[in-house]
Amino acid sequence: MNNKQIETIRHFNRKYTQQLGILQKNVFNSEISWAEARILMDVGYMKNPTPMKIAINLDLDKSYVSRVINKLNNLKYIEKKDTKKDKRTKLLYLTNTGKQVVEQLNINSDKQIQLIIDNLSNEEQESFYQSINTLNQLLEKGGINHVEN
Amino acid sequence: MNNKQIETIRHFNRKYTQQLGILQKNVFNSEISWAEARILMDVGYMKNPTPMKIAINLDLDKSYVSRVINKLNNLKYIEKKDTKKDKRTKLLYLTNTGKQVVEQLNINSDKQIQLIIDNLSNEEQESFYQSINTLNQLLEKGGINHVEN
DNA sequence: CAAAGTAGTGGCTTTTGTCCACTAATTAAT
DNA sequence: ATTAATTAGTGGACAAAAGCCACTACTTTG
Repeated sequence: MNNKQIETIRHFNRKYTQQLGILQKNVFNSEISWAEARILMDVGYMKNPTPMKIAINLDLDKSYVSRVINKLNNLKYIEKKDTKKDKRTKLLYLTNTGKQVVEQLNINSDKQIQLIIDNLSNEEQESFYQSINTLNQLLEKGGINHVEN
Repeated sequence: MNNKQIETIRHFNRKYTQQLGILQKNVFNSEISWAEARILMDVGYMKNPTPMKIAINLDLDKSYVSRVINKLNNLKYIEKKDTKKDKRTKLLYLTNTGKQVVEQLNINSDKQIQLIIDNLSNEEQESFYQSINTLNQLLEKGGINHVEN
């Protein structure tokens, strides 16, 4: 991999995060902010989510995560349950309301994605998807910061 | 483009921003924060950068950008020059120091990219690059929020 | 069992940004 | 051409997002 190629990747990173940043502002609702939405969605996606695992996964401070989780808990979006194995940790669950909110966030997110690809032809859309798919697989292998079970 | 495909893209967005978020924390130096670095780099990348264009490009409030630019100006990273055409706007330039800082930020950024692709084989790296390259081109066409000259 | 480490929490601070009002300059409308 | 409406940049005040540190309760290691 030469410098020119690295530079292309850097360019993509800049451009794509910028675009996502703009889109994400339209994703979350008035109840919760983007960071809070990210954490909520992570509770939905993770296998056995605990505050600590989420903090590591999203690279956020654990005290910040703790506060956000309390807020989400007050909103009745998630529940905290003590574990028997380790009395320090708490397992997190989405409530039914929480699941609905996550679902809505995903719908909003998908709409924003559509905004980008709607400008592309069918062939280009397919090409877009294939590239993303490839990157997903490569990230799965090469990516950093895997948080397991 | 079906739902399954959209979902794959959403998954990528989540995963990739997460990875980038982690990496970016290792990019900026002690003098300036990440948001400040973003603005500084934008001054370097844009054609005829003005505070307003940067605010639009990064989707930031203009008063915030104004303050950051003043800080970067105090650090002697950038210069503000009045334009003759429109006396309201100020054109921004990197100083030599500023160019060095941007260069260093890019180097740091590249190192972080290397961290990801180092885990991949040569073929996979090539594949990674090709996908990124395709996405760059498609974003150029389909993307939103183009800020021109 | 003592020592070292870990999960979660709260107080406090910094970073990041928003909102508003204002000035000076530019552009549009009459 | 003069007035009216917009626009770029700035500063004050404030709010939201996130980080740092110290602490408690619990667990793991030796």
